[in-house]
Amino acid sequence: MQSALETSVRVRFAPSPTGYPHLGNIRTALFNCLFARHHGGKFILRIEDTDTARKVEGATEAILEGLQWLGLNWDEGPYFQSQRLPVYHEIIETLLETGHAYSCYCSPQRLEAMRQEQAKRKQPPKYDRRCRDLTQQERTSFETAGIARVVRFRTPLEGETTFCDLIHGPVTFKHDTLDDFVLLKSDGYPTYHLANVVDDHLMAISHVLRADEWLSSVPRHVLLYQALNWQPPQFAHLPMILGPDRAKLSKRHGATTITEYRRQGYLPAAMINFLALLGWSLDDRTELLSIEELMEHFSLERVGKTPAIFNRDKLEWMNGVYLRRLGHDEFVEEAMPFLDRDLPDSVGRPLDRAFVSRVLSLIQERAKTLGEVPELARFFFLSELQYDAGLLLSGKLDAQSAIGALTVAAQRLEEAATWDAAALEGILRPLATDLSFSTGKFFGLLRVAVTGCTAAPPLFQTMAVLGKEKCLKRLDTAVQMLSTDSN
RNA sequence: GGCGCAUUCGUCUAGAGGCCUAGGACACCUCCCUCUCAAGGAGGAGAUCACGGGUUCGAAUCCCGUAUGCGCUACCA
Repeated sequence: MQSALETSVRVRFAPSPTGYPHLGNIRTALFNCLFARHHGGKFILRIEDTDTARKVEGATEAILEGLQWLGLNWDEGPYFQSQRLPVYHEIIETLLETGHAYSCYCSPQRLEAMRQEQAKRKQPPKYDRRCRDLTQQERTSFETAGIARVVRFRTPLEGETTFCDLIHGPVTFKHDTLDDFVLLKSDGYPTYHLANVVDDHLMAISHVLRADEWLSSVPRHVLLYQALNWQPPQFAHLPMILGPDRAKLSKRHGATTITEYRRQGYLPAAMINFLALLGWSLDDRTELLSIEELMEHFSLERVGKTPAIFNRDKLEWMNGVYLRRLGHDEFVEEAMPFLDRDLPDSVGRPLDRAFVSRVLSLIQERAKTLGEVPELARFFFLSELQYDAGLLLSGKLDAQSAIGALTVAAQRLEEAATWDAAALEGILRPLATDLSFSTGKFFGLLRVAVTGCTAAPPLFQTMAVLGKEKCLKRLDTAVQMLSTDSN
């Protein structure tokens, strides 16, 4: 059963294309999307591109791509604020007419000097309201002199504004701590405060879910809604996501943009699950939830208030869980592009899908990200292995006995009629005893010879996939390496 | 400097006055499984619930201070 209010839920994700979308932005998008879906409402995408100076090329595309990749599909938009300038200008006229706003002709230089002076005197930096009560005559003379203007909000000098945040509860700000903030910049673009309020109203946004850093802007927004005679939406300020050093997430923290996680081989479902748990929880034990389950259970009441430090280890673990849960064919499908991209050029393309499939069945439970699949699977594809001969002796072996063991193994293997894991084990396990080698020592030696690594998937399965020819060749190479090495 | 918000294991978190000698997860350690790795299983260590005062028979939970952190304080969002 849904109430009328629930069906009218409309939320928006309103990023600004001044940078690539990082985890914090995406988490905000996620919570908005989950909230909308949970209540059967609409999820709207709005691009807040009102800062022409800081606009980053390609950022908008990255935002759209990131959301699509994660399956955070929006119902309306994207709307672009840069295409709605006339709308804001009209509102500005109204505000000017009703006296809630005024034109300001102060130069950026004067403002800067003023702020420095205030800082020096340990005064709160605030606009000194020089233009707040200009006469019509004064304004006209500034205009005719061609001096650029901004439009500022005429903030009430006294009183206070209280609003009830859905996550934080009631919050109060005194008006005398606010200043006359800018609504319209001299380039004709609105500031965030204006555009945000105007659009939220015109787009009938019912709930504003955004990061905590906006909390102290709410009184300005509420005052604007009142000046315009509009009903403000409900506000919910989400805890922020911090880097390991407790600072705001930035490039300094390694991968931060969502596209980078995609590139490194994280699964959308894992990203969603992980992000959802940064600031929200279902109960005291559930960690793994599908997007459908999240939509079903998400609620603002269970959103925390404390900022979260993003823990990459846990993301990796979770991604590994999702990787292992994939069906074999799905895993092959997902991993294929990564192999294509990262396997050495010397490996011929296109890759043989049947072979890749066999290889990946041994890799799937060992990878935490798709990005590490090529590295884990590398030795299956190379024609020549490159490793330090000393690795062959890592089981505390001397070169002679290693050469001996390798040679006998090669002989027995040569005679093998069938080449599958069971047959190989049938040959090699008894041979260890014959050689009076511990299985650990013997299989370890063979492993290095065959893979070039001390850690790899189980030996017999690995050899089975590798094939007889390659295995024998590698055994032979190992013997040669040890022979020349000991001379 | 002003204003605002926050404060439970290293990290993510459970906890809405007695169920808490504070639960779960990641990471870490030990053991089991085992040809290595991974996965899995069983244990362990890890939080005087920031600190100090109240309120109460009883507080991680309510109130007040203090400290610390973060955010805002732009013609940035």
